[in-house]
Amino acid sequence: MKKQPKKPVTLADIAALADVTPMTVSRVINNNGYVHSETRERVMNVARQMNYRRNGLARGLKRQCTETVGMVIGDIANPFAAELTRGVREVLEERGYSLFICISEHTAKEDVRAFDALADHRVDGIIAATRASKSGNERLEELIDSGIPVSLIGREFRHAQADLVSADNLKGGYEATTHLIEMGHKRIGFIGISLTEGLRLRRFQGYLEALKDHGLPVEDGLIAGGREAAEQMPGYSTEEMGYDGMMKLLELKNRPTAVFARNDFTAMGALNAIKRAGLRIPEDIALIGYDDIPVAAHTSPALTTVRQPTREQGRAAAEFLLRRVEGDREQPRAEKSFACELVVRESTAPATKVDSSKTRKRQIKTA
Amino acid sequence: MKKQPKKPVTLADIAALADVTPMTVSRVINNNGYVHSETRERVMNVARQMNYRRNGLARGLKRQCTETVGMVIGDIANPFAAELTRGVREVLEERGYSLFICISEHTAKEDVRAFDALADHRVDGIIAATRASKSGNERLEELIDSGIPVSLIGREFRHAQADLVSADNLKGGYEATTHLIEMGHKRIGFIGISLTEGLRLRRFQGYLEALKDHGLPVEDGLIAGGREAAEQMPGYSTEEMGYDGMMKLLELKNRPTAVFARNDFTAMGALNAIKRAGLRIPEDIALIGYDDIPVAAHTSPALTTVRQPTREQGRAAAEFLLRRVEGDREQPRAEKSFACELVVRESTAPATKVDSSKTRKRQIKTA
DNA sequence: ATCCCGCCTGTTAACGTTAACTTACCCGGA
DNA sequence: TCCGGGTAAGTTAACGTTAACAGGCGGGAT
Repeated sequence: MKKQPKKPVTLADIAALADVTPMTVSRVINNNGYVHSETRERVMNVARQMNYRRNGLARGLKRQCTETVGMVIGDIANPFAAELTRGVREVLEERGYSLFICISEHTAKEDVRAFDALADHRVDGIIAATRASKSGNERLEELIDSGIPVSLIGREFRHAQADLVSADNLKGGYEATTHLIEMGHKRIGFIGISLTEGLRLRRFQGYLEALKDHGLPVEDGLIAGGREAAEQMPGYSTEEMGYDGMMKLLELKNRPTAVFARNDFTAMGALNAIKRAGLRIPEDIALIGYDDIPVAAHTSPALTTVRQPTREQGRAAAEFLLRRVEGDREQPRAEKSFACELVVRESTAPATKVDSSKTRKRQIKTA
Repeated sequence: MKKQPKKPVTLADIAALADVTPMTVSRVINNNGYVHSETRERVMNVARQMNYRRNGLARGLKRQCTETVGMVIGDIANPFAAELTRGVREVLEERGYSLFICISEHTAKEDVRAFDALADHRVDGIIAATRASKSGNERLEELIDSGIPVSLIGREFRHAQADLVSADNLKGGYEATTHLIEMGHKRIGFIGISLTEGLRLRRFQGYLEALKDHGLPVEDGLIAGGREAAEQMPGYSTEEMGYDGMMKLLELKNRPTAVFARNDFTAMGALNAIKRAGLRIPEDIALIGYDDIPVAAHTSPALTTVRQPTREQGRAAAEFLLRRVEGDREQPRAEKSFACELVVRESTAPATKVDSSKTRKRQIKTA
């Protein structure tokens, strides 16, 4: 007996064995419509015995919906993205949707591919939590125009029909920087992006604004990392960016007394660079991160950082999306911005007298 | 004019406008069969103008394959899983497959749901990198029996037709422990699982075997954490497990001189607990982790750990899967086990004289 | 007796795509 | 002149499911 290619069981197969029509089997499987309890029993038994799995393709094709949502994130292994997906999943699950995640590895090309893959498979909606890019935005626009509901998380892209969830990172960055300034720091470094690319990073904008509002100069030399790092080389970890960036700052003749890192990973890299150099935190250099990832509370010293309500953002994005999926698809954009919260731990402290005097002297020279 | 519900564009729509049959449009879209270059041009233009997206459901239904692979992981935000998916994606991408990722949050229930969601949507194959569970394994077996190719990564489950990729964590755990023993440590703690549950964790088995082979006793008190932690409460981070576990060990009257943590996160938690207690690493307590995640090189002190070839495991799993998808689906199981490698950094050092003498005295009493 | 309605099941026709087959034309060689 | 084969389409019939409709049967109300 030749082994056949093992064709999947269909409703028709079950129908034949249970001596009913496929329609009746469908009713049993989906538990709707009238079916006699005896018939139901019989069909169920056959289905179980044959190890039936419904065909989501056929089902989706006929019903014009798949009860599935796609989400695109830039980087798995990022606790921030992880927390987002938890929020998303919480909502989707209780409403009976499945979640398929695609990874873009922070590249525009993969971003587009992910959108395509999800759209092709006719997910009911897409949540995009990746960084904006030209090609990505264009494709996104095509998808929205072709009728797929889209919900964005922290992505710089606006469309009349794409809901938008974000955290107020401008304010978060502003507050982080102000926190340092109020502690008497005057030379405050930033690690994680270059001055020229900074337009895209809200928290960096907040840093700049805070300096300006307090009459402190922006020094190019105090801004480290960016360009050649994470953006271009997906493999390049942000810890390394923090480590390398901090090393550069430490080599300065008059180094900063405080540093703001673009996220907690970067801060952890910076933290280790500072310790390596034999300096103390926060006495020699104060350090502040961003995101409040779980490890941040467990570094030594514990990291002062800015918390954004991450899971809530995920939940909100999912709720916006489902509202659109199940309601009016053409409804105007909904927007929600979450406030960030400064979490003061051990890595920040007032600038020490000695340092600040030394700094002031140099600063005059520089300014 | 009432706005219609915006039906997606189909081949038929294009065909009507381009004055050909849907079949011809299909040939153009898929770029196969004979089509006159003029016709091709005309069809392409119409398709572009109408913003056509092919319907993957219909396509998959007809062709009986979706060029899509599903992967289930227990935890996004885990650098180990992240690296696995990179390996998987590398292979899939160059072969033209898309990857959909599902998260189980380390629960058996979600594990099953993920398998179901992927199977329903008729992915061409599934890669399972989650921890084994009774219900999960049963469902997996059903799927395999119903003809879906499955590839497993580090999952304790065997099936004649499911390919298996793993790292030799028994040996890895053995070598990590031996490394500590050879440095003169005699009281070696383990953080991350309980003695009763340890059967499931290979690296822990390696720890036990190494102790046994070197004539050292296994002390229940030196084994901290597990049960009540990560397994049950998905939200509970492994850093916390490391921190809490280490705290318990530090409270012991005669604490260990070295500690083996089940993974690098746990080790980082332990590392911070040790520093908090005012003790030095490795002088007072030597510490070893597992996995060699990127941060491990950047902690202070840098973490000694065991590296497993993670990306390679992902690649191998994907290759096994595609071989089965595109070749004989009934072929016998392929297996591949990767060797682990001890990475010695700064967190381990020989046991100090003082400690070891003190330890020996107590140990006699204990033994 | 008639009618209506609730229950149970069957029939038909899609959903959008494509494999397999058929038709038709044109050109070159025997 | 006829034939074969390459080219360029069109036709048909699925893939597996389900919405919509069409019976048929029995029982209670009129």
